[in-house]
Amino acid sequence: MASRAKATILDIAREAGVSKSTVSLVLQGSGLIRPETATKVRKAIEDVGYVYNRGAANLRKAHSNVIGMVINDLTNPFFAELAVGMERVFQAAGVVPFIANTAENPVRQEEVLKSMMEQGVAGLIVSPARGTMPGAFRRIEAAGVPVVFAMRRLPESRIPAIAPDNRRGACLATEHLIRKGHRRLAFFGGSSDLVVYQERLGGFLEACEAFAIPVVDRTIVEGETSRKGGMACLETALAMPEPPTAALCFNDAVAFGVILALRKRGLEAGADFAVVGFDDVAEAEHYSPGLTSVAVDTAGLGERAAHVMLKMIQSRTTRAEDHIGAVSLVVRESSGPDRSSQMGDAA
Amino acid sequence: MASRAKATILDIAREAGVSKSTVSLVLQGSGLIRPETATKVRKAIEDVGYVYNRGAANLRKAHSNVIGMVINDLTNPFFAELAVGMERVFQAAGVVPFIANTAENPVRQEEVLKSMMEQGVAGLIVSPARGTMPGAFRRIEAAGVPVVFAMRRLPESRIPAIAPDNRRGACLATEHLIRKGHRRLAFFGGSSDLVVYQERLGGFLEACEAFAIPVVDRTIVEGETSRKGGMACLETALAMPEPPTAALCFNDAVAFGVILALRKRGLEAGADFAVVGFDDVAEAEHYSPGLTSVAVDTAGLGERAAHVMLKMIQSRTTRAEDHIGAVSLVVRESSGPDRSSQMGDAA
DNA sequence: CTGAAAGCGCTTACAG
DNA sequence: CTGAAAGCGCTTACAG
Repeated sequence: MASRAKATILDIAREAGVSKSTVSLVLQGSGLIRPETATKVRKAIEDVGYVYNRGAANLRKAHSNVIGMVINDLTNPFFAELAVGMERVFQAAGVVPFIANTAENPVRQEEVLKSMMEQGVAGLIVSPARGTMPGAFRRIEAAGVPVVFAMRRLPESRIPAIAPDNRRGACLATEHLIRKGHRRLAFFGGSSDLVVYQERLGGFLEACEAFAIPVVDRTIVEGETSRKGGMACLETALAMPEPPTAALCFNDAVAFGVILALRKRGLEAGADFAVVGFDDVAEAEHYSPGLTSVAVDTAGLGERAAHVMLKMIQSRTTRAEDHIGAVSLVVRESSGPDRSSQMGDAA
Repeated sequence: MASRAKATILDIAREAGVSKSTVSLVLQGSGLIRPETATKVRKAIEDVGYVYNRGAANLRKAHSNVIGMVINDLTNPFFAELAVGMERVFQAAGVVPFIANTAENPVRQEEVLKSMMEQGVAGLIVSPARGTMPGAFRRIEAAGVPVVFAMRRLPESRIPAIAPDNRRGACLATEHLIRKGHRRLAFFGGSSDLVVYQERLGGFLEACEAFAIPVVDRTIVEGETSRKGGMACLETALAMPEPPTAALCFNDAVAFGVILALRKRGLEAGADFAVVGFDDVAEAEHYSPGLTSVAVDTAGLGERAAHVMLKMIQSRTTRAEDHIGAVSLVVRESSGPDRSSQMGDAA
């Protein structure tokens, strides 16, 4: 059936008794070819086991149909969801997204980016690794390849970013905690070198300000954005003389860690200490107790990012507007009322 | 700095005052070039903002450095771990893995595979989607591109597969349950169109046989391989006249579902019903209660698959041996002793 | 050590 | 509607 050596359009042409131009036209679905000829050519394509060589075509056409997705942590289900959203719209547009993982490593990211560029991607959607240098994308921009940031952005970059309304989400969550009676509040996890951190912490502080929570009653503990980081944050906070009674966590992973650390101490999230997460990953709903979290419509953001990218490619620009996605608070069992404050009121 | 139009080796040659052959040699790190010349060329490469065009190079060289990873469900953290393992060895070998997700859809898989082939991948590592037709990889094999299956395999395929020892894992887990005193056992989740299912179920039955568990006391409930599927399985089993007291689940996702469904009924995994999962994803350790599960060394399997692929490419073959990875049972709290049987003994 | 020339597989005007 | 010819950016013998 298929020959050992790779078949080319010339083999097809020979097989079908036409010129290679005709084969190329058929391949591109041109209407210029007589139907009978096209059928004959298509049969020949089958017979020789032809595989289209997109590299050769791109070389000639000078544009490609692959878009790179560069993600900082593929093991975080959050990013997998984002990827799924993007793939949905790319598929419809006939473009193929290739995903690569940087594992939160700027050096690896550099390599991955280089590879994608060499491969001739039409555009790049990236969630930059922590510690990415401000100039990391200059060459790519200079080459005229559109880039959009998803979920994360770089401090002073003009690259368009698609992200949830972090500040508002954090603000909503903090208000919720305050209305539940909590007066000593913590913000757990993350570090200030991430723009997202600054936004989320900003929302937390804004709500504290609005409800006149004194500065001494605001505890901020930086830490890894993982379960482990969350566990450490709780330990640190509980060792304080006047520990907080509730915490907004940088993300759900941190929140899960806090819940675990509470359990290890024989405490229960919701009853003994209120916990709120961020991102509302699928697991939040099924956790025990159910995790109150800020929903960010992850797949929707992925779709949006893909659309922006498609438009940039089409209009041959590297500029686009930022997009801030709506957020909402999903209240579950992990964020119960303050008990200690009732005692405090009584005293 | 960088020019608008894409720079080519000709631009570099002009800038550096050498021929384009010399530039090409420098690009390939050839030792034939005088150091001073190489330095001069490298400077020119910087100055013109050159991006290597791998497509053009591959066209000439007729081989590429990209390997495709085609995964059936990127949102399952299990596959992300597998991908991470593969990336580790590919990175060291200087090859770039591009990941694509088929979302368990054979049609989508067809498209993704076609795209990868057109892109000129050197090889393909795939975890085939459910319902993949036996002939789905014939064309790819015929084209001489090496394929290895990871985690899953196809019924009658000669494509090498890298997978854990499913049968042994299931057997170990079932023995564990029996030694804990359970005599009415269930196998939850999965469906018989997956080879993996047959292997895991086979191990379950083998252990039942070895310990002379009567056939009437073996409950097999097929179902989706997700939390939801697990919840449904438990409901089905508990509605039986003589319900099982323990279950081996097709994978951890199903097991998490079973634990949730138990909790909804006011029962606790471990104390009221024993649950064992399969895969030992990271979450298993942190779940409440901790999930007993069969550890399969996911990242290790990923590395192994990558190594096999590299060797196949190097030796220009599409054949290789299967690799069956060792497994072990990690016992946690979810698999407690049978209580009902003590009552039964007393009666 | 370096240069001139051919060719990888495709597309694209240009004739006919 | 179809064919002959040039060229995309690179690598690879082959001379020198």
